[in-house]
Amino acid sequence: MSVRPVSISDRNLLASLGAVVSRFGVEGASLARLSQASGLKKASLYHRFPGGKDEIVDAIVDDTEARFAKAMSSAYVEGDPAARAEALAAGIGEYYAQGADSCLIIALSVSGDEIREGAARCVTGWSSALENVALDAGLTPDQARITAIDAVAAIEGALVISATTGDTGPFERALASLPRRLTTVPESA
Amino acid sequence: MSVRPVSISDRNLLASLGAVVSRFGVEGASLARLSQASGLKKASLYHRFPGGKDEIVDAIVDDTEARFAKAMSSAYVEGDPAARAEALAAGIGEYYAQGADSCLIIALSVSGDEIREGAARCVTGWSSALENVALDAGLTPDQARITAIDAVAAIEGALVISATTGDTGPFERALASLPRRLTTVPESA
DNA sequence: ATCACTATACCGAACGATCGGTAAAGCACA
DNA sequence: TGTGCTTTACCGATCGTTCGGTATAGTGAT
Repeated sequence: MSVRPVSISDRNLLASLGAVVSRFGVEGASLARLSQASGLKKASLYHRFPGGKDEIVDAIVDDTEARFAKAMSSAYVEGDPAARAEALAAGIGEYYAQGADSCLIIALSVSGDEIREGAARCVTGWSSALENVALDAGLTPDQARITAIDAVAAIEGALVISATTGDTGPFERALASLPRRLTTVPESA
Repeated sequence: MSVRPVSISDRNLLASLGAVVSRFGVEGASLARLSQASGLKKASLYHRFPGGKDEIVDAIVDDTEARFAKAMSSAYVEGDPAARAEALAAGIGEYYAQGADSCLIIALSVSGDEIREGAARCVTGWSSALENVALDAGLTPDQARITAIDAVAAIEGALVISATTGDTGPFERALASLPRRLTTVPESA
């Protein structure tokens, strides 16, 4: 009967598993590491995810997409584009713990082709949210598309920097400049 | 007599090995994959690198640092900062094959802490080169430092995007905007 | 020029450890 | 006594690594 909603322990489970994959990559996230991080033995993980590691990774990607979509929901509401852009920046900052957390997209990008598709879905979904705000702010479709994907790139790059050197400055500045990026028309051709 | 003659085959060897690590990450770069990519059998790789996989990764990082430093050498010559910034952008574009190649720094960032230090060295070296040009262009030390690391972040993020979706647009735009970034004083506080 | 010896580069086969994955027994609670 | 979840124990495959051996190219003494 219990096709029931995702329990709180499932949510914590996915969070701890996702943290391992984000930090060490798909190939670096061994079942031993996943087991240790989650507190569940290896066979218990197979009870939760009968499809094995592939299903674990898929679940992490799906969960990440869902949580991120929720964090970006303010992109699709009615209202002032500038205020919505601020809300997006705040949501992104919270999602990545102000730059302290590793990014799953980056981890997935250092993997085989099939896994990269999940990363691509996350990127396009994210970019579409930003693009929608940029469109409402008066940018042309081309400008909005380019502005959105470049904003995503800037934040992803900042997360690479914080992951390598620990410097969260680029992340903070990328978020701070996000509202202006999304709401002002680029000057040059 | 010939203590360490770096032969041309050594250079090709490091290039092919580095490509595997950049694309699949340190943990994803198994000896089997490294062997297949280089054409050398596993035991032969141990002849070239007696220290095993760790030595291979170290050699790749060192080689990457050296080649990148060479590509960024125009940062430290005398001359017009704007022209030097253009040269830097051209060097970066060539280094990453206009965004088609994977970035070793990103691959190293999805690894254990010890390996991340190599990535951090690459980032700081790269940022220092850009910072030097920005200083010569008249930016204050703080402005130059921030501008340089943010420019590196923008390019790294663009490489994440191209690795995931295959879209090299962000990379091209990041390079195109690099000279203006490095040579114009930021407007806001 | 020949021979014994050394150094270099490569490879096949195997090592112990760990990988992802499976089966069956143990436990908690109905 | 079931039933859902966890655990111990185990499996074949692959991991990084090592060993033994082959082929070639010097090198020094004769």
